[in-house]
Amino acid sequence: MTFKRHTVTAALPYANGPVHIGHLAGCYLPADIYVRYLRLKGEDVKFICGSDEHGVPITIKAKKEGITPQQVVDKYHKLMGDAFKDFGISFDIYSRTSSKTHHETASEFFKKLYDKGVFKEEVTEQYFDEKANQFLADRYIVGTCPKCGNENAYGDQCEKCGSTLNATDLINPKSTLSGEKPVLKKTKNWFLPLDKMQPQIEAYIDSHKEWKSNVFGQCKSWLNAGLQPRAMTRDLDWGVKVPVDGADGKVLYVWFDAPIGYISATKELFMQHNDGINTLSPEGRAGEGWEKYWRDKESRLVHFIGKDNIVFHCIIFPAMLMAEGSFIVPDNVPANEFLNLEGDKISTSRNWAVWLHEYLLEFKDKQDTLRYTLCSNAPETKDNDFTWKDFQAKNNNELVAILGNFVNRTLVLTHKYYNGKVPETLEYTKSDILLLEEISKFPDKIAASIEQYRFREALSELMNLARSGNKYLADNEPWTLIKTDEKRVQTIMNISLQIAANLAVVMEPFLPFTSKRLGGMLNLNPSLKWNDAKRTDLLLAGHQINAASLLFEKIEDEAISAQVQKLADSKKANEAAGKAIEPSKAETSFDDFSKMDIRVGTILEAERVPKTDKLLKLLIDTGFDTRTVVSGIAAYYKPEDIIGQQVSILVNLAPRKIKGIESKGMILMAENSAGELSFVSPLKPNVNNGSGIK
RNA sequence: GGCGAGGUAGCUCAGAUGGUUAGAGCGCAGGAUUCAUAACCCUGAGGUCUCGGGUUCAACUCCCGAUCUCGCUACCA
Repeated sequence: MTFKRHTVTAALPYANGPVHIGHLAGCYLPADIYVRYLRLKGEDVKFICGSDEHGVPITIKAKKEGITPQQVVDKYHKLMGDAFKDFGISFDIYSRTSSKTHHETASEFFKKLYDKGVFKEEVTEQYFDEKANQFLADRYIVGTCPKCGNENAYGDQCEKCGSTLNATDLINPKSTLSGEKPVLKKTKNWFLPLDKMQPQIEAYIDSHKEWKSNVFGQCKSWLNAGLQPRAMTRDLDWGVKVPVDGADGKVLYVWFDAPIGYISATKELFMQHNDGINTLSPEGRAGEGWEKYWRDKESRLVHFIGKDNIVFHCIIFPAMLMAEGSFIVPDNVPANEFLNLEGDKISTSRNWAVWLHEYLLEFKDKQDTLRYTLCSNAPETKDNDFTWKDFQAKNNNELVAILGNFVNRTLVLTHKYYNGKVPETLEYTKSDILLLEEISKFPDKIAASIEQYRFREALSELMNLARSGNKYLADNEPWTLIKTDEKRVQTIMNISLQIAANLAVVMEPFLPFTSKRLGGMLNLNPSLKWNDAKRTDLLLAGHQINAASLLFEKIEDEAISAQVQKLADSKKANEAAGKAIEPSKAETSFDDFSKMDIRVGTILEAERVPKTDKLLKLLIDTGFDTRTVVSGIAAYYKPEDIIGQQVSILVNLAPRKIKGIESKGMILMAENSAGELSFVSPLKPNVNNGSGIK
């Protein structure tokens, strides 16, 4: 390790929902293990996090619940902060992007780039709500999804069919603010010219071939596609105000302001530590406070994130930092993949999750069991699955049976034979010496894995240490020897106790609660460092240990089936919700209906549109002409199967070019609850092409 | 469709620069044992390394193609 200090961040969680096991396994737990390890090594490290509280979804949630955005973020900021604390995620500071410091910091950052002339100003057309007198973010617009017909699709995405949309794609767009039809209006925004910065960014990424393959590959993928300028401001009133003239009603893009949150949080940390001495001014106390963690080349910046954040942390944020000029850039971004739950994607909206705050109500004081399970099964190289059965097995067969059991039998025997006093070592056998050598290698072995972000490997090495202990006891059978060779037993128990002591030290990053308890039982010096665990004399002869209690308890089948049942209920509720028939649309007039000219037509030709997954190019005989229609039905119909098929077609829809093909009209489709499409056709054979549908 | 990451024992995963009988943990079977939360310890069974081709004396490891999973991205009037 050649760096003087470490700035470690964990992704700022978005303040619109509680924290679940996926967050923990993918980001916060590995980050915490890493940081706790560094601290034990005596390294200078700051662990930074906070709530990400801006952006459109929060304003929508607030509106839905009839409260202010501030009330939304206050609620979740507390909930998330408490959950992290409860699980021992040892942030040096857990801040929030609605703080004053953050607004100032983000604002200054933007201003500096603005003054340097980094941004490209661009005027674009965005939907505007004339009644509410404001621009509408994509999320604020609902309309009919052009793909699946869902009437409540958002401007950026249809949640029913999952397709990503542009607000301008929606049929019958409506503002969620006023219910009015929005109009297109020009607006100015500031873009970060990532295209121009590409060579610089490319060089940066290429200098980090040591990054995890998923991270590096994803970055290269973006670079190969060519970076595009990206708007760093939005027309919205919730967020950090854009600090330049002519930017009223605009805020910083949430992805511009969020990563700066790492910097602001570090500032706040030092404001606290320095008893209010303001270290904000770069000139004033340069190098004294927060700045050395962000500006000194000998500081190592590491971002722990989930894979959804790769582009922001590896490309956009570094680009921002480079453009600003006075900051270091991330040295590594160990992103994890995703954790699934019982075979399905974790979903907040579908309540398919294990929430941290609920877990602790049902598994009181079992933080370390979850930490252990999630770490040993972390999605480090690919998506992974969390199952309750696995959780139970890992607790009962590994934590209880191997680790807890070893410690318990050692302590019980020590109390039984020596009233809790550490016995002397008298004479080492050959195998004792080999074992002691083996034990002293564990800290370096585990450290090597942690430093490569291979936490599951590190954890399994930790368990191997406990296994060595169990084997040592089984091989030497002190409970038998006590009858014939008491002196030998002294040495055996001493060595076993040393193993327990070493375990207490090296387990700390992974199982901090258990480490503390074990340390207490052993009456261990709490200031022991990581490297002390290389020694095998942490407990001196005559040292008095305290009463033993079980480190872990078994989890019974009932507790597990209760959790499985809870998820099954959740699934049932979702299915019921999925089957619910959508309520009728607002009343319309006969005149409006009559404007639509829907006819019966027959498909004459059908072929896949090249380089698309969903599109078929159809030639339709409408009775009065023959026309081409492009339709997104390739997933449901094979071209050769639908030649001659009669369909309903909206013939007077304005033509539109799709993938370079002029599409005239729209085929009407019925959609079932699974989102599958089906033609709507006449049932009697004597309906001619061109017949009107009324 | 393009790009990226994956597909290795029942399950979860390791397997530098290609080289004797492909590894670990859990689960399973058998044995041994009783200090310990019927735990620990020992032994064992289990894999045509997704499928085809190719390069090579030799490929899980390199090349080409197919296929499945996940993600990013295009497309849906």
